[in-house]
Amino acid sequence: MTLKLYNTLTKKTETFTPLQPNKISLYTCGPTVYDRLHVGNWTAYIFWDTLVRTLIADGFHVERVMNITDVGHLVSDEDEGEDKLEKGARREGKTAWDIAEMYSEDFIAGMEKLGLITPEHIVRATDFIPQQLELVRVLKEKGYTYQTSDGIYFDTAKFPTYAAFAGLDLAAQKAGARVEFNPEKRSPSDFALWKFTKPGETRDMEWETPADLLEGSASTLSSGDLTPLERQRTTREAEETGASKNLDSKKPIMGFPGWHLECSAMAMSILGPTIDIHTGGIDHIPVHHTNEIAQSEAASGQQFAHFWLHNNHLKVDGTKISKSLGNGFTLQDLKDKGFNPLDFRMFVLQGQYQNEGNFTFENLQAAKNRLHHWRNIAALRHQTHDTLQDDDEKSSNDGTVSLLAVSGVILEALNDNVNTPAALRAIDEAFSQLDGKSLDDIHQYGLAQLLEHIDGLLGLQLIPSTPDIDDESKQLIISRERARDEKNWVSSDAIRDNLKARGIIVRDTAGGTIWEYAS
RNA sequence: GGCGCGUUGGCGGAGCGGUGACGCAGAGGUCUGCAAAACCUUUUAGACGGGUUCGACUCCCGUACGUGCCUCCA
Repeated sequence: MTLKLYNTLTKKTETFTPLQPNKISLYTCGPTVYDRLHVGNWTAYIFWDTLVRTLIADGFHVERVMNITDVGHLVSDEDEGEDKLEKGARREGKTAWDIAEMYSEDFIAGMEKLGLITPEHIVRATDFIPQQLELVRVLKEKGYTYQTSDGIYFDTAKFPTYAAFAGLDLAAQKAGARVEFNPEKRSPSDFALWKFTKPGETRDMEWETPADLLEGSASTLSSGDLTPLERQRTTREAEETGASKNLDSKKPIMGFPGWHLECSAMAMSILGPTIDIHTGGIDHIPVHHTNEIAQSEAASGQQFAHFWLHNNHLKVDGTKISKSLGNGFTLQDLKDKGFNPLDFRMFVLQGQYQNEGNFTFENLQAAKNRLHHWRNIAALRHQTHDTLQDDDEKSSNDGTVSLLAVSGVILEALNDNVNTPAALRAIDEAFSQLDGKSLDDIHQYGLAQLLEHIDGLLGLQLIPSTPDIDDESKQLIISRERARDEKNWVSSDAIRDNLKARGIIVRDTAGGTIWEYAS
């Protein structure tokens, strides 16, 4: 089966061919763990999870790396370029390490709730400090770096294709830039690989800058006034990570990695210099991914990623998600309003990843209703009368429904640039064949197989979320049918109420009584 | 100021150069002991103005509106 993906690199939808026959390397930019993720953040992970599931269904082994950015990601200029983690720590009266730990755990827990497949490698930036420093070293040796009073920078002028990926017009941008740029930078597009801790500043997270990465004049810089405890701690960290290569008597220059450096170092050290697919948010194209390409390819001399996939952003109530508007709903907010994470997953799958979605609770309710309907279809597998006949055998009978072809249609839709709305349509059309059909005409095995296929591709957990009802409830249904045969409506209606109190709705069809889950 | 993207019915959201999926919601109907579900019908759906074409929602140009990014913000 042919997989087609829109590649930001070529700005075309291309047929995907892997570097190796059956194995795919995939890197996903993960979250910066300074706060809870909101619905907009989560959409990206749901889409990439669907991509992974599609690749697996296509027969590939997927080796996937997702980073957790727990250091070095700076906030906006208004906040004077503070590290998000350090800022979060101050906000909550904790250390940056605590903040990273807390929100990393929250992220992992959220992934489980949403039924996201855990990537083979979930890695933290702070665990890859030596690899990041090594990348700086290679770039320095190749002459791509220069040093200013506040850090080691990548010289984008030395990477001629820098602007190509995002189609940037650097000269025009410079003229209209609304932010004052660092006068020490040779070019506004240059970016920090490694930042020095500001003199006088105390950071929870910092590492010693290896002396061989420094240029002469910089060694006079101070790493600031640290309390003895902090000094002890940061020195220990540096030793543990191997950041300290030169323990001379000089006062070490402390520093921390630039955000862009982290992704390149982690991707290349685990997956090698060239990876099949790199995914991320659309917002990362002009800067973060552009910088990743520059530093990675400058260091390795090879193409960094063959396919770049970008998800569009989710809006809330027609406008962007921002903290000041208070519309960055978290999974907990959804839960508080009575929605399950899988309701949200269904909502996300209703849109295609390249398009802007619009989140409203009304739309989430629509998705929830759709999922509820699907679950009731899934519950039919407990109620079909046959257990022995296989799908092929039944298919040959008139009046029965075959679901065999549907699985292929779903996968085909996903192979078409992860067209989840088209996949959902195929499922709706298949399920509508079952609506109104007698239980005798539904093959249990065929239905169960289809449900498994859907769960595998879309992670909606139709099977786990639709257990059979207990024996007592089944007895009640039988009693009610008996009462109905006797036209004892008082009794049958009483039993119906009883079942409803147990969360079970019954409906009487020509083919017999069918039960459903109450919404 | 620069570089993008989007605009499909009440809401969400696809495909497609030849009279527009699918879901959710509303209305009416069939069915049912009653319900429920299902099914059928239904509500002026392609921002606006040009152009290309035998023919455009689909291609091109412009306008409006929305939205995103712009160099240590993301």
